Amino acid sequence: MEDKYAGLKLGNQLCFPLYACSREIVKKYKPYLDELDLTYTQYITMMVLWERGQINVKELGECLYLDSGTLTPLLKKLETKGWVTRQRAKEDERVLIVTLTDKGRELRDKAAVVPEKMSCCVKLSPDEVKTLYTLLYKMLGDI
Amino acid sequence: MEDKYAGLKLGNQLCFPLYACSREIVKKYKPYLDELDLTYTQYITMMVLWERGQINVKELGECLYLDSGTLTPLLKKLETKGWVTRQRAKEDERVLIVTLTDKGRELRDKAAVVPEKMSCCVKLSPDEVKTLYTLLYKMLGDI
DNA sequence: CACAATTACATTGCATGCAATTTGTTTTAT
DNA sequence: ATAAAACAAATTGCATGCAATGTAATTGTG
Repeated sequence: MEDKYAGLKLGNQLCFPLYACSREIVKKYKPYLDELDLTYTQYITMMVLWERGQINVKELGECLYLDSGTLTPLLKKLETKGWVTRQRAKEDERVLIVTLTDKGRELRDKAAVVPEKMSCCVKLSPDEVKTLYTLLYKMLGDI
Repeated sequence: MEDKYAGLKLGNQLCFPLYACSREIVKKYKPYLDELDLTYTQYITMMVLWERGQINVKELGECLYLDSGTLTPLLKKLETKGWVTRQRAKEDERVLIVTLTDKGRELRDKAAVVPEKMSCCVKLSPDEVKTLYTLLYKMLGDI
């Protein structure tokens, strides 16, 4: 006979390992990011800026799936550290443009070693990583 | 020529879609959990208790990958709502035993519909879900 | 037995995340 | 042109997460 509560088991829900994995991996980043004086969220924000140099808050939020409630205070911290500047767009004063500074660009060299060091932590084969990666992005796209 | 910063791209890091997916799915749960007056973290805590009826904080933390800094205040809230009780173990006063109440057990019936409703949100095929699930647990086990 | 080391939980402090609301700006519709 | 609607950030309030520290109970050791 069926267990009407089967779906309620932790081990039967996709969301739980996703949630747990995410936090465990972010935790693995910590020692490396501490050396750069970055939190994980600040790190992925800087990754976007290292790629694009400049971006407004709305677009940044779309890249990272984060809203201004999270980003505004975070960006102010990055500004305090001197890695980005924040200024309103002249064409549209509603828009805030975040720009990477030279000092922020320098940080990229120190950060370049982080992905290598992290790759050792994940014990999946390259094929498994690729599969996982593809499924996660498929999921993200549908959500 | 190789881009020495290739590893630093958001799109090349496994952690990012994991982090984003996790948050997006938890967000999907919110309307259903709001009806039960549960947050996501409270929900997975209750799932463990619905299965086991009773558990101490240390074991609960191992199940959920959470520590007492997160669980202590959360369990106090669940106690305030009348869904669990908290009492020290007689054999070892350091251990805090969390026990599901009758009222907490009743909540399970209302919660039973949540997994069904959520399964519609994920657009992956059953095979893909299984693959994803397996890879995530493999990763969690290695970490 | 005495006492140092462990252990389990609680507390504190900081950084998210996010919903809801507010503020200021721009666009749209009349 | 102007009021309403839409838009982009900022602000507020609440609930995590987690490292670091504190506290009380238990265990291990000489």
